[in-house]
Amino acid sequence: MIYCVEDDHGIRDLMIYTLNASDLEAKGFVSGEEMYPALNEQVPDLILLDVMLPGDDGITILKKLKSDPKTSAIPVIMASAKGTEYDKVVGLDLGADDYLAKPFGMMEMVARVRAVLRRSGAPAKSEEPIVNGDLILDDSHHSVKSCGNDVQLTLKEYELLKLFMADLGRAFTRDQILSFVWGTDYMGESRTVDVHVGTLRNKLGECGKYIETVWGVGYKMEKRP
Amino acid sequence: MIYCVEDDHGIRDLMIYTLNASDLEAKGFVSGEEMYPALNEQVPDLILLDVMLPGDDGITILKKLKSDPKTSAIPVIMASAKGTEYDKVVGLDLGADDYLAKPFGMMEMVARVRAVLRRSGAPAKSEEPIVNGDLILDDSHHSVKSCGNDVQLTLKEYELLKLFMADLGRAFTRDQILSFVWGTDYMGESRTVDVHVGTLRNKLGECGKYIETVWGVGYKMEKRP
DNA sequence: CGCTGATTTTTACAAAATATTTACACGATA
DNA sequence: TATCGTGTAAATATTTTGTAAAAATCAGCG
Repeated sequence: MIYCVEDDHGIRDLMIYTLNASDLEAKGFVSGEEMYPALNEQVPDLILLDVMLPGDDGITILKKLKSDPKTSAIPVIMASAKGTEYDKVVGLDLGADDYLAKPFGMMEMVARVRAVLRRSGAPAKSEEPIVNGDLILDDSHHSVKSCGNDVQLTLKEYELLKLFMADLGRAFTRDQILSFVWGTDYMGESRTVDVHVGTLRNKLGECGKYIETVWGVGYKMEKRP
Repeated sequence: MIYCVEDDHGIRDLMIYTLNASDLEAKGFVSGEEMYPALNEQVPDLILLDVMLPGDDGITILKKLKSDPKTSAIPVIMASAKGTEYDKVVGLDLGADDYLAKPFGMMEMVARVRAVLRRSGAPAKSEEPIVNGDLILDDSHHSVKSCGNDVQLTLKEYELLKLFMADLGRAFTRDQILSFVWGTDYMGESRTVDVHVGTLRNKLGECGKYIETVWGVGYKMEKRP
């Protein structure tokens, strides 16, 4: 179980959704005050903590967690806006297990959560390659095989493919894709997605056809036998 | 079986993870008080002991271990922060079998654990040289051969290569590499990794090409026939 | 101690690779 | 057919990496 403290409703829901979709149970809280009682019910495996929060800020919450023996062992990942705020938090070295600079992509978040959980000895999951038809994505090797051939993908192409393959059959809108792969408050053209889908289809050759256009909506990858 | 007494959750888990990944069974404890009962259940082959601990400190624990005939033969490696604390502990000559200065890299830790186990006559395991294509790393000799030629590597270069060769095909991020080779709480530029990879590639000559750049992520060594 | 040579780390900048935007052609939909 | 969404090539911008060289740190030794 992962607790996620984040006051922005949209970001929080997206995080929870992504974690759940990644086979990680997660629960969201608006503030530290809202989370404290829940800690008595259940001790989570990890806490994702925003720094800017109403009430207790992230730093205060972290100190409280670390000072209570019941919660001091819980790994914490701190999230904060890029720039001085981020540097300050990292520089303070408060004993957090990792840091995320906002805006962060959902794929990066999941990767860091997994890394921290693995270090914490929690049963590692989803280290297996994902297979769909003639497509294989092996995340630990960061490699992709299409019809038996190794395919060289750039980072964005890779994360895009990982997103599709992690939730086969599901249709994603361009905005969702931007949120997942690029970051929640990425400010750019959504046509960028089209270009990347295009090159990805190209590089995947035959398997490129697995990525289908959902007209007026976005894209999805169909499940193959 | 190795017992590992370390109060920092992140460091302890990374140690346990690394030891397990190195074919060494390990169990973690937060304090001496937590470990004592376990000693009655099972006598470990080695104990990794942090000096700064809540409750009994490492020195006290070591004295207790050495004064009890049931545990006095267990080899002990002490870990402590660099600087005066480390020098003090080493200077006291408390009968520990080896010392680790924090922050230490995981590769160094495994090497010292193996060395102590070998000296104490425990059945050595995984002492075979690792071979990949024209590259041979013989850890027991601390030597590397590339295309038949002996290569002289510095310590960091050697440990970096060992990390890659111990898990062929696996892609490591710079942060992971820093954790494994430099130490969990190493606070330095991750570009350092690039420089070492560069010199390593150079020294390995033809085999330098085995180390591939995973763009936007880090590095990996591809498996060769 | 302070010197010396080896190793490690930082820095800076060029080169390489990737990401984004743009523009226009094409195809789907109603 | 008119309109709007999509595919894609090419231009531009940005990011990441390789590497040489400077700076710092370390280990051995008179």
